Amino acid sequence: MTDFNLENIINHKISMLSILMKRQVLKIIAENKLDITPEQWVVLFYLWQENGLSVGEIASRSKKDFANVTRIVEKLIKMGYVSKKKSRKDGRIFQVFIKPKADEMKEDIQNCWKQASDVALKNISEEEQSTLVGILEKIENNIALELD
Amino acid sequence: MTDFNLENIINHKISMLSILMKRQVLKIIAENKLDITPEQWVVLFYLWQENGLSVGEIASRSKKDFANVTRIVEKLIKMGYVSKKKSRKDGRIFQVFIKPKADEMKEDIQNCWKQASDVALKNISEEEQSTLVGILEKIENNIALELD
DNA sequence: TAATTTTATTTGTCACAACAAATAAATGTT
DNA sequence: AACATTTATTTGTTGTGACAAATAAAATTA
Repeated sequence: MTDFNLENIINHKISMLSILMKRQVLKIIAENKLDITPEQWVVLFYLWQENGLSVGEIASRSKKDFANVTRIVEKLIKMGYVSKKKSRKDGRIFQVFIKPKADEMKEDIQNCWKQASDVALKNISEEEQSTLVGILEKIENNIALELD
Repeated sequence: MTDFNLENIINHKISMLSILMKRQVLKIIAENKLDITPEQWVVLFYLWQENGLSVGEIASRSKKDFANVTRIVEKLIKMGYVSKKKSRKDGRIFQVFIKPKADEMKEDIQNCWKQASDVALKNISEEEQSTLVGILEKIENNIALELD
């Protein structure tokens, strides 16, 4: 245990990189004068994939905390990007629906992500990228198994 | 722009993985009944590397926000893990010093990180690991350049 | 030296993550 | 049907991230 060095721990490396990346996307979103956060946009993304998802489904697909999704959706409602309706079939379920205001900015924000991605992947070959994605997915699976 | 898929965006992949990993370390720390958060421990780590670092130095080495380091250090002080002294040479600078209570748990928490790391890297060869680290560092540099 | 600018740190505010506890509406059991 | 259990969602609390504004002590400049 004498050789422990946090900076070599993959866990810490990825967490620092994630923070840097978030800072970068936030900066790009601000430069483009868009009124939304990356997390709010992630929720919108899953709704564009399938409109009317329940809060719980959004949580499990995005791997976010259930309670936090509730609050992100709340904000999206306040901003007029989505609406929420109680399901008729099951009164416990609330479904979330995209509103036109969200559609209007869809492409703008996709461009922010692409911009961010282009900067991050500068000088990294297609091959390296797919190697990277492959290893990241392996790690993701390893951890997902542990977390039930 | 019709082929946009957030799940392929490296940015988002890393951010989700980072969240999973944080959840996992938290779980391991809880299982070991340790009273500390990963971020607090990151601050301690930099102090073990060099005791008496200023708040600002901790912030830049850990790539954390200056203001947030102030608050993390505050908590570490309340918990008795570190102390803070105004520098004699420069009255603007506050130096942070490790206290014995922190040393006592050093090895325990290092083990938590190692445990987490072992799970994450299961079935990932040494070679893949160094490839991964190399690519992550490239990305880190790309972004660091953009963020000044 | 006084006034201005820079640098280090703190405080305030908002968004989000984690987790526990509270609701509320099914479902299952007796 | 009445009661307990499960499931979906919300509310509460704490910790952290980002950023802007405030403070305080150099360092610089007039």
